Amino acid sequence: MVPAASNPVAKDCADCPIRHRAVCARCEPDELHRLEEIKYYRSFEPGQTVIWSGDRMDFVASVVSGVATLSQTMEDGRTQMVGLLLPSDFVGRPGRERAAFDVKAVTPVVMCCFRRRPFEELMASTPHIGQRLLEMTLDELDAAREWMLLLGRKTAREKIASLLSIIARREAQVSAGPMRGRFEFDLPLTREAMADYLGLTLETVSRQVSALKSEGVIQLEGKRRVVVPDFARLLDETGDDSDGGFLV
Amino acid sequence: MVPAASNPVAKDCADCPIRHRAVCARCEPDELHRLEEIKYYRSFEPGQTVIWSGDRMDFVASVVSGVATLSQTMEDGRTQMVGLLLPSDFVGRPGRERAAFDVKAVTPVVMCCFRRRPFEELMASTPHIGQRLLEMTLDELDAAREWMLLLGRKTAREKIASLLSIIARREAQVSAGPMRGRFEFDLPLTREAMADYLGLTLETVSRQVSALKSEGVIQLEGKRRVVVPDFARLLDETGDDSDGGFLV
DNA sequence: CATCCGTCTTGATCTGGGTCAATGTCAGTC
DNA sequence: GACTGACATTGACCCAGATCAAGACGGATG
Repeated sequence: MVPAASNPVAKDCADCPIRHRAVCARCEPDELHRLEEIKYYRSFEPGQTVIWSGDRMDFVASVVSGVATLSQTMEDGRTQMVGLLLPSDFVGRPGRERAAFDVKAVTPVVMCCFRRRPFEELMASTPHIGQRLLEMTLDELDAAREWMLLLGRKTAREKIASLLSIIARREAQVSAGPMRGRFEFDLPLTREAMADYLGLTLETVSRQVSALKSEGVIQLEGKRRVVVPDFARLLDETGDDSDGGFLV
Repeated sequence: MVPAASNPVAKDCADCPIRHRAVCARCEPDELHRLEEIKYYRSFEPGQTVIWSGDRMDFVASVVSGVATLSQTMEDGRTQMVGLLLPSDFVGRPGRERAAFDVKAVTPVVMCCFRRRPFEELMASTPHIGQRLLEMTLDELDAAREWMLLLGRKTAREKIASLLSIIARREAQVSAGPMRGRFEFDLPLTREAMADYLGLTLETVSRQVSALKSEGVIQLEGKRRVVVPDFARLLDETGDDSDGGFLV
């Protein structure tokens, strides 16, 4: 295999977000080249809808940067978020013609899209792409099941603490290390989005956040910046047994 | 390819439950043979635990007959069911050493197990197994996400109606046809199991079932046999928009 | 046939979180 | 530096569903 540095195709694909989760880490140069050919980028503004549930969807994509949400709405307006899409997460489903959920950007988002048909064909001829996709899907399924426990059985306070600890965890992945001590991060979600994620109302979210704040479990700088002085203390509030939970 | 009837290996694999969902429908005889070699059956009594969360799990399996549940329990005893395993459903995860959830039989269950390591090797060399597994996993992920809407946003009555309609739907798959008119089926779950699935208490389940009964949406024969005189009427109670919902 | 035990139903009461409504905060922007 | 509009907080009240507590059913067992 040609070293990536001397191979323009491979170099382009270094930006390929799907690579973030190693889908094409094992690809040969010609496979990379075929991925390159069917890929294009799209950008979205905060609040913009990427796709509505039921719409025709003829691409699959991977989040390059920003935060998007996956949600469902009942006809009377009740909505439930069913996934948080962070960089490297995969969107869309090979073999499915129409989107099953609404996808919305909550911050500026860049997605790396692949035309669906050619991607499906490529998958059929390139087993490691399918294998990697299977791993990712299994991870998401586990996360969804953990989330079901949260939605079905946790109290409002536990839900908030869980969400904060998940976001902290995702942030921390970047700067690795064990999850203890002080943490600081920006909350990308509005109170309403948090409520939709947790199956609560935005008032309850606000009240519980205030409660955690007044008890010193967290501090707020402005409305969006969260400081967790002692991560262990936050974890205690989640109801999870100590350091299980590998959500989202 | 040799016709299945004249090929003993392929014939054996006709009983292979994984075939129910077409995993080996496209396999060549030698691949079937390799699946045969690593497969064995296990039976479980109602109430028996197949595996505890955290236990070492060195097989993957497919449900041949009976009903099992997938659930999580918090240390204070709150439990949430995260999946209902019906015939043809897949259990376990290639590449994962330990079980992430408790699996329990609720009726007599037969599972077709494959030793995990050899199965993983077989998957690596037989792309259609991985492809089929990916499809199944994506279906399960969709079902889990539909379930999140139920847990987070539906009322107790809507939850019960949804569960009944899902079970009816699964029964009906066998005897195909569009979902209208009269239905009759056995409820495999206790009130407590229903409660764990729906994120309710068993008392609430009981009350809501009674309410649906006294309003004529369903009739009960004994405690477990359910008669739905008009499926459309039950669907109205689920809160789903007309004939969406392709759960579990 | 009595009695036991697991499961289910039903009633009475309580409460966490929903609902409705007012007020606060702050980043634009004219 | 006042005005606006989007977001967030806070309070007062209410109700769906939880909790606590009896019973009722039904099938197994002696």
